[in-house]
Amino acid sequence: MSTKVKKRTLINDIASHLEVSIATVSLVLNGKAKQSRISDAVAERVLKYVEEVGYKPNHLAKSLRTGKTHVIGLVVEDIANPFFATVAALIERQAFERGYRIIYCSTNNEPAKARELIAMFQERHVDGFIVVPSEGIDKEVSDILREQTPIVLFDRYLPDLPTNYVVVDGAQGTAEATRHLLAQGYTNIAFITTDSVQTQMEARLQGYTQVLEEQNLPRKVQRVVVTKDTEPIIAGIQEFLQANPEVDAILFSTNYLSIYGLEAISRLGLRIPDDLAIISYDDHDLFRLYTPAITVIAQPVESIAKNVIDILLHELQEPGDQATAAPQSLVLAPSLVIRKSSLKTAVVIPKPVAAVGLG
Amino acid sequence: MSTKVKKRTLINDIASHLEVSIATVSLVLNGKAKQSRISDAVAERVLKYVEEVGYKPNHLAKSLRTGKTHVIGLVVEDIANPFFATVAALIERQAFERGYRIIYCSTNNEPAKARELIAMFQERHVDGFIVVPSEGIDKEVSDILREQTPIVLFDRYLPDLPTNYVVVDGAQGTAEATRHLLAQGYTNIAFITTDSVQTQMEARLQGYTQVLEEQNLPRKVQRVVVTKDTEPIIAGIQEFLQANPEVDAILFSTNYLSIYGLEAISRLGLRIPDDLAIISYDDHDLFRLYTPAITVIAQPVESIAKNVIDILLHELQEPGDQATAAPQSLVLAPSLVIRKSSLKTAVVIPKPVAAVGLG
DNA sequence: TTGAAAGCGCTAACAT
DNA sequence: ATGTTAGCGCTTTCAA
Repeated sequence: MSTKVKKRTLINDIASHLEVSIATVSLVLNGKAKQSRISDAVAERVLKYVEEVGYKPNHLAKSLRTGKTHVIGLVVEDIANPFFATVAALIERQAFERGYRIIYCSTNNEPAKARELIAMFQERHVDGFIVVPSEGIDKEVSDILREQTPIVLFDRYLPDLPTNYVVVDGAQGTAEATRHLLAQGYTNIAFITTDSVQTQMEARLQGYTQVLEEQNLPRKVQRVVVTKDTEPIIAGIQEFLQANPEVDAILFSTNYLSIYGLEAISRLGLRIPDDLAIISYDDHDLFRLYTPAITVIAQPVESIAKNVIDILLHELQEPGDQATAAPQSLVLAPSLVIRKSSLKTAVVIPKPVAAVGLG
Repeated sequence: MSTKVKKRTLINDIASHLEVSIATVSLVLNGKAKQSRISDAVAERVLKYVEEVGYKPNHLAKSLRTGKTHVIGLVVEDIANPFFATVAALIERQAFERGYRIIYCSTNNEPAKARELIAMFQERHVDGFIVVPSEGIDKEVSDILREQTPIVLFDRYLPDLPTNYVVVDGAQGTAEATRHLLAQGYTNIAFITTDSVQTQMEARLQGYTQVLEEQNLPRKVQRVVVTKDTEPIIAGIQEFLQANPEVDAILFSTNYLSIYGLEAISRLGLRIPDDLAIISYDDHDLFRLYTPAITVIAQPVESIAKNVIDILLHELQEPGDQATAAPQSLVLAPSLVIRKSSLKTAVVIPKPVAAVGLG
C-alpha cells in the first residue's frame, strides 16, 4: 500500500547477499578482519560489495551499541565573533580529518545558555567537549570532569577546576602594547574593558596595570557593561572620553569593545592617532582596513586550534584513566601588530607608481 | 574492580522504583498518558520522580527507535561570513525554541565539501536540511528530495530542481543601487562580481545591466576569480581600476569582494566618494564604520531566517506526503541603505555639542 | 488502565 | 575462520 521510497541497505542485506554472517561483515568493516582471522578473500569480497552498493552503517545504532558518537561538542561565546569563528573553523577542519565531527553553539556568555548547551551535548552523547567557559558554569564543567568525559577549555579557564586548557598570555600582550604606547610618547593611557572578571580579562588588565605602575604613571580603567543593546555601550564610551579629555591613548580589552570604541570616537569627531591612539586586543578585518589601520594584539589562532584539538584527541584515544593524569595547561604568546593607530608620527607610505587619475 | 563513575538513570530504573512498567513511564514522558488512559495519579508520580532524579532519555536509543533525531543540518557557504553567521544564528534560535537542534558546516563553496557534508548529515540522520547550495550539487539535493527528507534552500536556488527556497531579489537591489548612483551624477558605473554563475549572482548582475541598458549607458563588468589567497583578488581589482580610470563608481556584488575592493582602493590612494563612489551588497560592521561609511544593499536577514525555518518546520510536522505538495518559493526584497560612500556632495553632519579637546 | 515483548541496526563475546 | 546471539535504551503494539 504505502510507497516506500527509502530502502537503505543494512548490514543484514550485505551479509545475506554475500552469504556470510553479519558478524563477518561488521568485523571487516571495522578493520578487525585480520585479528579475527577472516580470510583475505572474504574480506575483499565484503569491501567490494559494500563499496558497490554504497552501504553506510547507521551511526545511531553504532553509537548506541558502542557508546561512542565521534562527535565533539564545541561551546564558544559567540560564533559570530571573528576570533571564535576562526578558531572554530580551524578546529573543525582538524577534527574532521581525524574522523571526528564538531557541533557548535554560542553561549553569548549567558550561563543559563551555556548550561543548556552542555546538557544538550550530553544528551547527544558527545565524546568530548571544547568549551569557552562563561562565568558560573563551574558545576557543569566539574560534572563533565567527574563523568570522565574529556574536555579542553580555551580562551579562559576556571581557576578552581583541574581541567585541560589552552589560553593566551593576555598580560604579556597588553604589557607589550602599553610599553609600545609609552615608547611612542603617550602618557595618559586608558584601558577600556568589560565587566567580566574572568581569567582572560583580568590578565589583560593586569598587563596594562603593571607596566604603568612600574613607570609610576596614572592608570585609568573603564569597565563597560556589555548589553545586547549596543547603543548604551557606545554612549558609555563617549561619556568616558568626554569626561577624561587628558587621555591620549586607549587600549581596548577585546575586539567588539574596540568596534564600539571606534564608533564613539567617530561620533565625537576625534582623530586617530592625533587626538587619541588606539590599540585593540584581537585582530579583525575592520582593524586592518580602517583608516588609519588599527594596531592590535593578535592571538595565535592556528596554534590555539591545533593545541586544543591535539589535547582532546589524545584523551579521546588514550585508553588510560584521565582522572589520574595531570591536566594539560598551555599558555601561548600573543603578538603585537603595529599599525598606524598607535604611531605618534604618521608614517608616510609612498604611493604606488603612477597613481591613477580617476573621476 | 573498575571504578564505574557514570551511572545514568535509565527508564528501567524509573519504572522499577515506581513499580510500574517501563511502557507506562515512556507513555507519560511522551505526553501520551491521556490517550493511553493512564491514571492522573500514576502520571503525576512518574513526572515527579523523573524530575527528582533528573532523568534524561537517551536520545540515541530514542532516535534509533523512532527514526527521528530532531536535528536539522545547516549547510552554508561560509559561517565566518557575517551574512551567513547572522542568518544561521537566527535560524538556530528559532529552531531551538521549537525543539530542534541545528548542526552547521561550511562548504567554502567547494562542491566536494558540500557533498561530503550532506553525506555526513545523512549518516547522522538529520530530520531536515537547510542548504545554501554550491554549484554542482544538484545530484545530492535531488537525492534528498527523492528520499523525501524536507529541505529548504536559501540565498540561491537550483533552477532545475523543484525545491523550497527563500531568496532575495538581488536584481531589484542592484537596480535600485544603480539608479541611486545615476541620480547622484555618476555615469561610469562598474560592477565587480565573482566568477560564480549561480542564481543570486546572476540576478545581481542583471539588475545593474538592465538599468544601464535602459539609459544607454556603458556597462563595465569585472569578474574576479575568488581564490583562497586574497592577494591576487586585491591585485586584480587594483589592475582593473588602473586600466579603467574613467570609472567613477563601483557596485560590488558581495560583501567580501567589497572588502578586497576597499583594500585595493586604499592602496591606490583613491578617495571615496570623490574619486570613486562605492556601494556594496550585504551590510557589515566594517561598512557602517568605515570612513566614509559605505552604502549597502542590505538583505532582510531576520525575514530570511524566519521564513526558512517556518517552511522547514511545517514540512517536518506535516504528516502529508511532501513530494506531492508544490514546493514553496519566496523572494524577499532587499533595501538600500544610503551612506556617504555614494553621495556626490559630501553631507556635513553636525558635530556633537562641545567636541572634547583631547590629546 | 497497565504490562510484556518485539524490535530499531549494530557490535562483540562466545560458540562452533 | 565464521556464525549465533545477547544486548545498547527506547517506543509502541497488543494482550491482559
